[in-house]
Amino acid sequence: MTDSLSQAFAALADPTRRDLVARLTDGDATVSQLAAPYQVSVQAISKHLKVLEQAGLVSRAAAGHRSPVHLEAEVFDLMTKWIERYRQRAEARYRRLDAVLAQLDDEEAGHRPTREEETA
Amino acid sequence: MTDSLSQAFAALADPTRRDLVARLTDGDATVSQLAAPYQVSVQAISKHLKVLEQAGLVSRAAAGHRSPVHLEAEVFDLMTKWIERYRQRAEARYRRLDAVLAQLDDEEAGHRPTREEETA
DNA sequence: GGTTTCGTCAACCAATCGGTTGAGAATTCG
DNA sequence: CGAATTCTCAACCGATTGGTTGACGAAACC
Repeated sequence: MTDSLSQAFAALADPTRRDLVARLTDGDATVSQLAAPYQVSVQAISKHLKVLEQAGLVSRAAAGHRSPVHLEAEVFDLMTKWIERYRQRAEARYRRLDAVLAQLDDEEAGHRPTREEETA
Repeated sequence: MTDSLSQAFAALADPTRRDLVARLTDGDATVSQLAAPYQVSVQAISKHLKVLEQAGLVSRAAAGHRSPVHLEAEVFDLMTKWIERYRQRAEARYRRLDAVLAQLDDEEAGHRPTREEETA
């Protein structure tokens, strides 16, 4: 499970981490700021941020203390592309299926073997 | 982790399951057909399909034997929308930041306090 | 009808996950 | 400098995950 896409999807599979991402769209924030609203310990949030960081969804300005957590857009694009790619392939298949069914209708109805336009 | 989005992301966090989804864009298939290319047992693939099904990414025509597994597009849309929503919010923030920086430049340069148009 | 093939359920196992507490390093503040 | 705050590392715990093997019910085929 070391590949980038698996890490990204796994990172967003947790509601707390998705909420962190959502809040980071309002602007960068420190760990303690991010941890404040939740009931869990700061260490737990620190762990969540580590997961997000390792997935490339988030970055830190400096390594040190109190340096704000920053949202990174690139990996989101990667996920969107994966999803859209296969969603579109699925839709394309349905369109082909529709075309085939329409053709069958045509042939059954009028027995017209000469179809000129086929938008494959 | 019962919410729909968590289940969907978790389902796609596994490379084998993503591969199953990818192959299903070529058309419906039975469990044994899907299981054939992998080294793992048929039971393992059956488990993977159960995960995908529970996440709503996949459906079965009939409950019974040999009924083909079918790709479901709806939940993909859900994921895309979530990702795109926050990606766009992040981008909007950068645009606002750019605007603020531009405004600061303006004010420093020309000291024009009357701004009429603010596309909040 | 009998056999074979297909798919799932059950029990088990090692590894990972999300959480805890405790300790410690480093930065900021008085 | 000394003290308080911020953040992370380490060890531990219960639950979940991805895999296995074995058994079994239900279609499909002869």
